[in-house]
Amino acid sequence: MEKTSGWRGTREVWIEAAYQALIEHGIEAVKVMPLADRLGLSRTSFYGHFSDRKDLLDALITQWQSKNTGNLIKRTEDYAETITEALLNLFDLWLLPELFDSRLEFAMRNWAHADTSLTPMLEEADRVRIEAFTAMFERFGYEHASAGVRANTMYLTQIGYISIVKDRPNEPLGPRLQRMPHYIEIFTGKTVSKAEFARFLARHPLPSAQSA
Amino acid sequence: MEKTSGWRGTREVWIEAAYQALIEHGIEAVKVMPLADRLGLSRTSFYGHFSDRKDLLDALITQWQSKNTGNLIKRTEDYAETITEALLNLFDLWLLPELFDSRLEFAMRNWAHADTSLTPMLEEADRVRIEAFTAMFERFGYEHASAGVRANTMYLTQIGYISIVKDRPNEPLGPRLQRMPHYIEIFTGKTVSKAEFARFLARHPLPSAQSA
DNA sequence: GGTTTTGTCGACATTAGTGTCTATTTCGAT
DNA sequence: ATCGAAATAGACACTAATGTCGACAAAACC
Repeated sequence: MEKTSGWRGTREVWIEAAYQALIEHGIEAVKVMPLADRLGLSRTSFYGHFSDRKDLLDALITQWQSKNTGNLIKRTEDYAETITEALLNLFDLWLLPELFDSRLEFAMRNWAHADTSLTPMLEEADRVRIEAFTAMFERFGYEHASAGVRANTMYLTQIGYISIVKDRPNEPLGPRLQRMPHYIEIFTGKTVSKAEFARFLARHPLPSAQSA
Repeated sequence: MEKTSGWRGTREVWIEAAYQALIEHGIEAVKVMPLADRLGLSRTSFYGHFSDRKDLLDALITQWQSKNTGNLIKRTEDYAETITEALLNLFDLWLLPELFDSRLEFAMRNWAHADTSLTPMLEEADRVRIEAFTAMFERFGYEHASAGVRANTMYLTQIGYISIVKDRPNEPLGPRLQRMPHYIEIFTGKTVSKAEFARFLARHPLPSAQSA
């Protein structure tokens, strides 16, 4: 049974509610009064945990920074035999929300549109990520210019994807997985080997796969 | 000399101001009171031209609908000798704001995040556009699956681009033009001929090109 | 069990926005 | 020049949000 009195609020539950509102409806939905309603708390008890609304928003920014870019860079450095395998490793990011949070990423870009003080942070993140992609292509023998364009294409495609698909987790996973080798062939100009793709599929089992 | 009294407001100046606010800072910046300040008009005179705020927002939606998708479809149907020439034709869209308004496009996608009643419109636009791209690739001999992935890559890359570059027209045109053949080679798997690219450059002169 | 810390809540003050009504001003057509 | 339609603006009523303060309640700490 839910408590309806006593101590129910912590900094964390407010942040979690704020995060949900942010990814579902954007930064304008992150307002103390509606969050209080949703949590069944008095709006004023918010100010026991945060100095003001900005304090809460800063917590959301921190969460984004410490998650998305860090994991992305790490993945570009993972061992791979071929460039196609390296891209398959990278594509794990787009499939595992615990590695890269697309909805948060999208929400941050939108937020930056309304609040230009965030723009430098976003620009820096883009620069660092594209640089890491470029370095990866170069490690596999692509010359600098070509590596740069391929890195950009791949990154922009993903940013475009999250901007279109947004919060529809209804997109079926199967077809999405099947398209991935085609994308990789476009980005690399090389063919994905059967074995590589099999390994990739093995670590992304379909919800109802092979049961029964 | 600017008029400071008398008739300065029309439906059009309000829409123009709303449009500017939308592309610069998103839909949350499209509010009657700030727009009135910016226009140097009394906020209440707004209601002589519009029934309410929603009336104004509807006008913005109409503007987006009648511009972006229409021109895009038209371009995919233009005559071209080769797929690479066809893509160069298409790339005119990304360079000429009178054909395709990237900033408005970006703002609409963000707006739809806050107001989910817009989502079906956006989804329909995406579907129609990608279908037109796919048909174009198919006309040049790509089989359906390949054409579909290429169409998606191209479209997502562009949506990603406008989501990153947003309102920085500072990005220099020269390097951007030079990158385009590389993108086209990634999307098509074919090489852009010297003559084709020369024709493309000829219709996109640099601001200070060849003067002196 | 008493004290202290922490969390909760209602009352209050303030700000920014929407929309209505009414009187007045301005412009253009006769 | 004047008449009427269109545009303007001030006064008013309302709503949704932020943030402060003080009283009170619940855990935690001894």
